[in-house]
Amino acid sequence: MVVSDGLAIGALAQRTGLAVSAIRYYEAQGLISPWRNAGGQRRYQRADIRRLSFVMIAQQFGLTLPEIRDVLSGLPGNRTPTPKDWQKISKGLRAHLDQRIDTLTRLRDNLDGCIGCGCLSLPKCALYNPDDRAKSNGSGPRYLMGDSPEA
Amino acid sequence: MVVSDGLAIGALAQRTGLAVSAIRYYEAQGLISPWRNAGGQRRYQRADIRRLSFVMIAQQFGLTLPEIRDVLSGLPGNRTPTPKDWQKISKGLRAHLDQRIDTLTRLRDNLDGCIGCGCLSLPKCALYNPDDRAKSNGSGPRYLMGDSPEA
DNA sequence: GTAATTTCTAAACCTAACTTTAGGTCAAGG
DNA sequence: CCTTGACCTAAAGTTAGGTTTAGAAATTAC
Repeated sequence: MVVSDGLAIGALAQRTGLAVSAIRYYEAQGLISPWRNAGGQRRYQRADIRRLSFVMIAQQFGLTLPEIRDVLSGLPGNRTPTPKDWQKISKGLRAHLDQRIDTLTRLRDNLDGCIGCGCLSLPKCALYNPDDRAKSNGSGPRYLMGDSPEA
Repeated sequence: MVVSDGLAIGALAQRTGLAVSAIRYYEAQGLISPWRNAGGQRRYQRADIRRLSFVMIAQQFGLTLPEIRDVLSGLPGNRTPTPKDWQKISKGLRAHLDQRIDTLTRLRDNLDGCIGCGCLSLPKCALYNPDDRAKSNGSGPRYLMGDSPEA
């Protein structure tokens, strides 16, 4: 009976290093779904430790919580995820990460030249329209390196 | 006389693609210092186009506005920055960027193995304690991959 | 059985980086 | 001159990702 009543939120917090408040917040964002015991307290599976670890890793990769929720939806709902399940959804992360690294590397390789070179031709500039900028929710496009759009 | 009265904020906004409100915000944060004309309106130098471009680039690299302000303080105050001046302060950016790329690359190279491998030994895990996490302002350390701190 | 923890909810608060709003002033064109 | 559009300030609002607070109920420890 004591064997598996599930973890209390405090125990899960200790195991993951997350704050209790953060775990409750993640639940509100649909990232994790504990059940409740007779007294109404949250109880978690041991697999949820790994689930939260995944959340933390994905955050480091720059994914937002809604994006992470979508990725996690690729896990089976009816059983405890296997290592294979985890590897499968990790592929998506890997692609995301590859893209970020590519973008940063491209920026780096052109940094010295582009900042000081006097190049004012936007379409030629390696810093023009990087991926990250495209999805920024600001208003309108952003141009870099100081020339007008049509130059 | 018409030659150089300086740019109005709207013109600078058009040249950089930034919102007028963002440019005023950057001024409040000490990133740019226009002068005022007789009527109290902001006027900018042409070199400020490049200055704001630099701000946008540095932001993409993950620097905060206070950090960017500090980097920009390396520019000469008494004259228009030369390409050499820009290249000099770009070196700092380059170091920052190198570090980010290294971290991401390290994470990527261990992702597949670490997510699914069943490794629960924290000190061995490549995802343990990445640089970014260390400076996060949350409360206390964060552990990854689901084991207790002392394991 | 009682005291100390832990957990519960809801709502308010926090930082970064901006935008929006409100009410008023400046500048340019006809 | 007068209108229109650009500009001004100050303050409040916004989003993401949480934390803090307050008061109450459950659980655990002795």
